[in-house]
Amino acid sequence: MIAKRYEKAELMEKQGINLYPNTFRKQIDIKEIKERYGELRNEELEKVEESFVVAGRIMAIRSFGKATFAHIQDQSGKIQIFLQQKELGNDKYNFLKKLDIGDIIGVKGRLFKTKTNELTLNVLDFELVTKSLRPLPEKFHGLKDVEARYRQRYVDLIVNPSTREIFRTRTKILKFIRKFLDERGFMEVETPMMQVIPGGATARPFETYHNALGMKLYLRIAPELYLKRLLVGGFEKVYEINRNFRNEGISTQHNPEFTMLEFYMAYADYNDLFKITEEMFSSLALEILGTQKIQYQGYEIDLTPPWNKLSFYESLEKIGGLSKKDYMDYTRAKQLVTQLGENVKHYETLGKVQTKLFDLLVEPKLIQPHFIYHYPTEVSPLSRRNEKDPTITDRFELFIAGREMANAFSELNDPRDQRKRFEEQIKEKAQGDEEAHFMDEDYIRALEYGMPPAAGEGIGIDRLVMLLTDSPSIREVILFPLLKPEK
RNA sequence: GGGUCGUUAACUCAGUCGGUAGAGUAUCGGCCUUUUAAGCCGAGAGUCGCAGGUUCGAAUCCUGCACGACCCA
Repeated sequence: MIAKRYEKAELMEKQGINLYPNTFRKQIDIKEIKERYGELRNEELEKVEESFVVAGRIMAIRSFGKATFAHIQDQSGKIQIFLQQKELGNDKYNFLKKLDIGDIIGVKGRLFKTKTNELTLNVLDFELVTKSLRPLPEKFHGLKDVEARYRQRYVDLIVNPSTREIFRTRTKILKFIRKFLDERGFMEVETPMMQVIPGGATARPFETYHNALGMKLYLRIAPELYLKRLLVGGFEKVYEINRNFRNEGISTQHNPEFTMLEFYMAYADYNDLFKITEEMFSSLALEILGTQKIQYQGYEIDLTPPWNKLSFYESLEKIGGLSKKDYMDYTRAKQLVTQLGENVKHYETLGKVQTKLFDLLVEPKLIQPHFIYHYPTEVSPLSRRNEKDPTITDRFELFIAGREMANAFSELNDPRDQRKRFEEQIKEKAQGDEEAHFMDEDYIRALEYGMPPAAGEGIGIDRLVMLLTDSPSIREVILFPLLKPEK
C-alpha cells in the first residue's frame, strides 16, 4: 500500500506536480473561523464577503460525482470543506481525486452552512502542500495499539484528540507553575545535568564518559545540591524545572528520564512549604480543570485546603495499623516487611525498614491529599533535624492517589552535621547500597561559607500531569517515553 | 527478576475441533452535487511477531526468543 503511494507520487511528479512545495501560507487557524462564524445563519454568512485561507491535513473524504466533502485538520481543530467541479473546473477537480487522506492541503474558500447546519468552506481554490505516503489509521477507531501510540507518537497526535489534549494541558501546567513561582519572587535557573558527583537523591545514576577530559560523568538524579549552592551564593529564591535521570526500573509510575520541579527559599522552613504546596496544587487544579474536586481513575480527590497532616510514625499507627513495638524494634519490623513479601538487605537501617513498612501499608491508602511529616533522620541525609528530637527531620512528603507527589524539608545548613550524614551514606554504599549518596566535598565547602536557613521542595511534574489529566500511566504524559528498540 | 495476557492486511478486529487466510475502514476502478463512520457495484492487498518442534497437514498444539500491556517484587 505504501509502495502504491510511492508509485502514485512519482506519477504525479512526472506530471509536473510539486509534492513538497513550501510556498503556501495559511492566514488563519480553523478554530478562529469557527469561533467567529460558527453561530451565524446561512443568510448572514452570505454577507461575509471575505474568503479564508487555511491549511490542514485531510482527515476524511466523502466524494460524489461532481462534488466532494472533506474534513481538514490543523493545530486548532477541524473544518469541513466542500469542493465542486463547477466551481473548480475539470482539471482541478480531477486533481482532487488524486489526493489521499493524510495529505496536507492549502485551501481558499467562502463560508456557508450545509443542510445539517455544519459550518463549511466552499473551496474556490486549493493546492497540495505535502504528500503523505503512509495511510493513516482507521478514522473511526483511531490508533488504539498502545505500543504503536508510544513508538509513533506523531500518528497518535494526528488521530487521537485526547492525546493532543493531554500535552496541551501539560504545557499549561508548566506555564502555570512558572507563573506561580515567578509571582512569588522566585528566579528560574539551570544547573548541570551532567555531574561529576551525582547528588541530591537516593537513586542509581546513569554513567557516561567525557572523552576529551578522560573522565566519568553522571546524568543528574536531582539538581538539589547545585540549587542550594545558589542559596550560598546569595540568590534567595530559586527554582528549576528540568529532567532528572534515574537508572531504575520502568513502570506506569517511572520513566528513566522524568521532569522535576525543585524550588528553594531562604529564611523559610518546612512549615511555609505546607502552605505553598496547598496553594500551588489547589490553584493549579482550579486553573486547569475549573474545580478543586478532581476525578482520578474512579476516585474523587478533593484538593481544597487544608489537607490532612500526620507524622510519619502516626501514619504507621493510624493508617498502617502498627504499634510502636512493631516499627521501633528492628527485628520485628524486618520480620513484618518480609511477611509482606519484600526483602530487607543486611545494610538497611531501621529507618529504611520503617520506610518500607510505610510504602507497603500506608502509601497505597493515601488517596486524598496527605502530608506525612517528621521522617527518620537516617533516610533524610539532606534534611534539617528536628530541634526537639534529632532522630527525626523537619521534612514532609505529599501523597495523593496513593503516590508520592512532593518531597520537602527545612534544609540542613550545618556543614559539620552534613559531613556526618554523608559519611553514614558512604558506609551504606560500601556495604552494597547502590542508591546511597556520594560524598560531595565541594558541597560541604559551600556550606562552610554559610547557607542561610532555608526550605526546599521537589515536585514530580509527570505525576502531577497524570493526576490532572486522569492518566493511568506516566507514558501517557511523556511525549516520547523510553521503549526498547523494535527489532 | 516473577506471573498473566497480547502480537493475524496500513488501522480496528474475527478466525470454531489442527484441514484453501476473513470482515469493516483505508487503497485502486466504476456510479453518484448536501455528505459527515456517506451509499451502491467490482478489485488488489498477508513472512498470521521470530526460530524450532509435533503432525500427512499448524495462525491454531508444544518449546525457546523478541516486543508490549497489566499485576507482583
